[in-house]
Amino acid sequence: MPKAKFTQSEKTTTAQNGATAEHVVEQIRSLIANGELRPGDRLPAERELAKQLGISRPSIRAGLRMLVARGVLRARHGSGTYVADGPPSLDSDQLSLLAELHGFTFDQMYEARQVLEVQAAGLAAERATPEHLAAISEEVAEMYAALEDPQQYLIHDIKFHRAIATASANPILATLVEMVSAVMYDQRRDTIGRAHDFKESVEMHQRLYRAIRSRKPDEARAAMHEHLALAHKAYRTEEGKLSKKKK
Amino acid sequence: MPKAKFTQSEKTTTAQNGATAEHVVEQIRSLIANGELRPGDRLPAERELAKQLGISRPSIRAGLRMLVARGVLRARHGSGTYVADGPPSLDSDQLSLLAELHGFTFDQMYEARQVLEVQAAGLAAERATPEHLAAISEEVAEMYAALEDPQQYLIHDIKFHRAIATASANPILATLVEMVSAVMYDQRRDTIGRAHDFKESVEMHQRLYRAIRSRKPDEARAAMHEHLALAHKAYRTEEGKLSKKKK
DNA sequence: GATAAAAATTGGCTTTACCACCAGGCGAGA
DNA sequence: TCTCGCCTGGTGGTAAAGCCAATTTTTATC
Repeated sequence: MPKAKFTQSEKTTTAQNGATAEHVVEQIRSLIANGELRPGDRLPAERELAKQLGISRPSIRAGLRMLVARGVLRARHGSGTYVADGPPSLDSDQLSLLAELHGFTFDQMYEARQVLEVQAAGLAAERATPEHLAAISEEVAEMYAALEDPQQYLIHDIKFHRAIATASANPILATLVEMVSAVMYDQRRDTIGRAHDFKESVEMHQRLYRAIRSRKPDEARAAMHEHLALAHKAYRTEEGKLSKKKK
Repeated sequence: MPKAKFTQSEKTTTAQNGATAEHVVEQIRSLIANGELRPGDRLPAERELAKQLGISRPSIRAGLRMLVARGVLRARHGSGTYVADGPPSLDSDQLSLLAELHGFTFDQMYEARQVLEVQAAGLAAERATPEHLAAISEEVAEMYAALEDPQQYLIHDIKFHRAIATASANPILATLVEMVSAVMYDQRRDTIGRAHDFKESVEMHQRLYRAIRSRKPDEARAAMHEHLALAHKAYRTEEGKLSKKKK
């Protein structure tokens, strides 16, 4: 039963400015903040919302599209519009565009990863649940299985790091790691080489996993730091070779 | 079952599915990536774009609105649509909605700030330019001036921390700090009390600034860590009083 | 009872039209 | 001649009506 509960704010505001679409955003936002809309819930249909709020459907669509772009909603053609439920910012394009705009460099990305993930690894070692550990372990196994497939290896590499961030039990950190790693993946996917010493890399991951499982935060931090430093260095030499070959 | 596909979405651009609006996003994105559109530039008019791309105007608008929501573009009524030029994510609502969605707690926020800002302070101490130092110093002065005005004090507190993040010379870190602090500010603005010992707080900021100016990364990190820990503790006691009073 | 076809629901796109805001030019008045 | 004010063209913002495509639900058929 659709609860006609959208407060129908009587657009007394006259809204002479450009706020009709923003109004929609605010409505949905407040519904979410009040807990009336929970992740996974389905919103009323657009035509329904338009009637309830007294706003035209295009404007409703404009507001919803903003929230979709921000990763708060998820529109499924033919089914309905839902509140995002999965991991925060599933698409994680958020930073990608800004990255292209401001020209983030790989050095900066690795530096940011050092800041975020070293601490995340430490927290994970303190607080990881058995489920978290299983998820991390599984990615290590997948990496072993993908030693000969750079594309697949990269995917599970990223997922491994995200699993650790999730295990830190701090969703904010997890979201930030997710964003940065998404940018990394986007930029890296197409240019991944073949000459990597995945063997050594996967063993470092293994060591990192063991440190977390053994609940040794210091070791986990050290292992993550070392791993990222090595990955960064590997990337730089690869990049050097590429640019040299270019000439 | 399809394995999780990261950001993928559509590089292939085939997709007769819901891709008309996405197509616009991709077009603009590539223009930005190719450097044909630089921050501050003005985009062609919507009607013009519609003709050029052979897409109806509402769809063009839908795509542009997505980019506006992501902070990449800025639309000015009556004038045109421009590429965002200012600091990354000027609005910084990005996380705010996710915060309300997933119920980020203050403890988590302070923890994330610890991770980000302690390291940012260290980097700032290594790389801050005279301009950066001036910006930081100015915010300290403003805080002294606003000792009696909690609202103003909070604003300059945030700006102080952002200035340090900017001085880290890593735009990614600066952006992340910006996001987290925006969430913090949104949640805090309305509930800021009066009983804070701003005097002690501002002196800690002063000390932190001096450490950065003197190029002492270790001291800067320590000062930032201590400052955030104290702020966190102060918040917790205040919160405790409030919830007790509530009963 | 199971399976396939059809109808209803819903988001996506187009067309057309009008409104509100901004900028620069043009003319009336000083 | 200079300045002020209005006005016109261009731009983003909103609205209405209609059709298409994907999904879900219902219904009919075997």
